[in-house]
Amino acid sequence: MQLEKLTQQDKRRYDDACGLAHALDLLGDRWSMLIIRELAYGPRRFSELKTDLQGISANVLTQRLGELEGRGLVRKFKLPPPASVQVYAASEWALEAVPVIASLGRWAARSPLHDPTLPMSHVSLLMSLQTLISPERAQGIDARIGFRLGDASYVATVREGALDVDRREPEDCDVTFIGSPTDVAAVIHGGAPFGIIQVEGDMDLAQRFVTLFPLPPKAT
Amino acid sequence: MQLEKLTQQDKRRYDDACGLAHALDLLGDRWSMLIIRELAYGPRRFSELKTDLQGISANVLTQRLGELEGRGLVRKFKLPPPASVQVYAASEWALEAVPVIASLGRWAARSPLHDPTLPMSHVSLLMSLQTLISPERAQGIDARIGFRLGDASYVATVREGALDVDRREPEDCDVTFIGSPTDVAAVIHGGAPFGIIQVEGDMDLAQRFVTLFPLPPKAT
DNA sequence: CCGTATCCAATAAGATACTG
DNA sequence: CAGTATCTTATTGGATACGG
Repeated sequence: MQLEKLTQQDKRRYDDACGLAHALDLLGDRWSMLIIRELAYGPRRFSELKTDLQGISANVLTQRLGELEGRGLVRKFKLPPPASVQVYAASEWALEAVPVIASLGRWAARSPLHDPTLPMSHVSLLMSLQTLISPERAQGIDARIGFRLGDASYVATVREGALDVDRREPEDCDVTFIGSPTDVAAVIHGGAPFGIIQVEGDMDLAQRFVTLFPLPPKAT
Repeated sequence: MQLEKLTQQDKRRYDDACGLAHALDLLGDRWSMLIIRELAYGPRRFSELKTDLQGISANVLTQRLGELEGRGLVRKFKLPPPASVQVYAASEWALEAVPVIASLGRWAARSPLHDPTLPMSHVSLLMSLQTLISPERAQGIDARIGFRLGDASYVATVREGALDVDRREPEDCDVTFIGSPTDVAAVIHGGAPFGIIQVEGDMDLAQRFVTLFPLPPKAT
């Protein structure tokens, strides 16, 4: 019966030497790419993943994590005591796929069908900033931007036209954005008024920061 | 019942403002990315697609083409008389996704699980050449390489370290590779002997050409 | 609470046969 | 050749129950 299962899995593979087909064998299943995205900035717990991947069910998440682990894309381990909780991390190799799937997201943002008002996870938000930052507009800026997005906090460092992201508490930040990822995205990407979120620190910098992420033009 | 169907379709979407989630709504269904890949070098007919996408069934291909058309990624039209055959083409916007999915393929080629001896389509072969060419090694080469791969023919132009690909008959080519896509791939990527395919023209160039596509190192 | 296992209903995918 | 129609199988998601 185990064998039977394996046979069925094989049947669902694309038997194709093409790299793309193999990529889809590795992470073409529903939710797989989104799971890797959620692991982009560090290890996560099962329940965090379940919460942030809105709509996934526990059994499917278990199954995907197991498959990804078997393919060398995810490692599962226990944090050392006293935390002693189980977490899932992306392998180094899997992390190299992150810029590629981020480009896919950038491409799709040009879709006329894209609805940017839907909820988004904190990882999506930070990744969208990394992906959409305009090197020209960010030229000459050297700043540390904090984010408090529910119980997830990040520090984004603008330097040399790019954005570095660390998942840690915002300390020594020039300005800090506080709110839900969806609301912060509305302010940064959607031009919503600052009133719907909280901003602490250098307001002038905040005003300038939100102009660094031009949305790519819609496709026809 | 139509309405019911639409509701169910919506249920299968990721309700997420993240660009990646939208990308997967657009072409995350099984076969969708491979269909776009097949359309990368020009319009194709239904039966060609069915043949080259080894393992897809007619009903699924019909359904995918319809969905992709509805999302603005594929156009369906009739060639002018006397051909008068129906063909499918990728939209301009969909073609912009091609380099991204090619990068996905490049990433996956590093997988320890990847089996490069499986059959591949002529489009995969040409795309792998475009994706894997080493600008350093190709530096200074200016050459026109022909391919006759079953009933599909291409001309690849090496210039300034990159490869341009046109789907047309090889005329005025410096050298032409003739054989199945899988065998030609074995020679170019797998180091197989030239004996398993046919090569016409400048053999020295052919020998040099096959060294321009180093496989990325395997991940651990 | 964290995560896994099991059962069920709804869909999507696959195989095959068939039609204009 | 270009698809449809139909039937079977697999995967998904939801609910729920179970072990640490």
